[in-house]
Amino acid sequence: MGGTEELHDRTDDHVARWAGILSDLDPDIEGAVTRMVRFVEHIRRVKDRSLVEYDLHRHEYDTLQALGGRHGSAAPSELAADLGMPPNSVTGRLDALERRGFVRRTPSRTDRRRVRVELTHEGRAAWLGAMGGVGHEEYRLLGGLTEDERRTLSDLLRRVMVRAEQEPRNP
Amino acid sequence: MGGTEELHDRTDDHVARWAGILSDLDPDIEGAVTRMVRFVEHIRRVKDRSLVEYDLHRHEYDTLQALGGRHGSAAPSELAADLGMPPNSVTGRLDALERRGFVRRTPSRTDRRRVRVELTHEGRAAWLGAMGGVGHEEYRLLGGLTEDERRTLSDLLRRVMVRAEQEPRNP
DNA sequence: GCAATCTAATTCGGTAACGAACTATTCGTC
DNA sequence: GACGAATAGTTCGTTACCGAATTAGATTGC
Repeated sequence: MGGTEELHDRTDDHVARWAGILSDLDPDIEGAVTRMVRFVEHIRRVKDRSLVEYDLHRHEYDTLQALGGRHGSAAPSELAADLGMPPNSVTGRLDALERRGFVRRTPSRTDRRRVRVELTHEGRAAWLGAMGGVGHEEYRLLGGLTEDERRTLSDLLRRVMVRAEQEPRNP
Repeated sequence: MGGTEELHDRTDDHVARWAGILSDLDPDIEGAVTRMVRFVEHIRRVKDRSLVEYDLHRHEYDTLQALGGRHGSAAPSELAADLGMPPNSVTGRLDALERRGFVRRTPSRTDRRRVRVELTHEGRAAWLGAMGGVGHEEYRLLGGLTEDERRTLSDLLRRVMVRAEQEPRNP
């Protein structure tokens, strides 16, 4: 087994199949995009499976983590921004988390429109507990690359995302 | 402007913020994963915006494309596999597409459990029409890399996905 | 040749997400 | 200081999705 490992994943098949359907298809672009999509889906699936053990749904865990990322206290609109969803969707998530005793809503005294959302002790415990089981998969998958390769990957993706964040046209 | 371009994206801020919260956090792993997630979200958003012009929703377009990828004819269960969703969800999508006249369901004569789903002329036209407007964004974003860099990116991601597809444990 | 098992697609019930409209409060300005 | 605009959060109605159960037909075993 020399240095030339012949590697193959399901995306290679996908690209080959579509190359026969769409003639002008860049295999590296289609391959990279498809792999990223599938990577994200894979991570999501593994996370879901891991979370059942902690009696949490992904949307619950994500919400707790968004709160944890703000040191356990945030406004609903801040969570909406962090989670990339409309604020009314956050309302529903908070209702459920509040029912489970994981968060607490306290109205602001200075601005009576505002609400402060806080992690309860149980909420923080649930988050930290589940965090132990979740997130290993990213390390397992990227752990197959060397440190330099991971750096290269992250750098290339940064170059891509800088373009994405430029947003050429917004009507 | 020499060779050392200082590049920065929103994920750098994200990683910096979380590095202060979780001490054992590999910046390259967290950076790469976060960028992939955001890349996929970005592509999804741009696609949605582009599709309104063609009066299609993403799930409709994706379903038409799955059918197109099978040369316009497939079983519901095949579509379910290609789309990565349970078959009953496909039923709902096909109901809607059939109402719009984009697909046609014809029962198999040899096996009366089976149903053949086919793209109608209008369905194929809608798919091909929308495909023109969708998918540019991937090329715009990855077009900022050189050909070699795109190859490197795709190869690194393949190495990652080979690990994902090994699935160490499945109960 | 008939019962048991498997398979394909669907129906059903429930849930989370979204856009739009709504309520309550604060800000800005004349 | 009052009235219009802006802001924060929520409510409402609709939709897509999912797991579980269901229907109908094919296949296997004896």
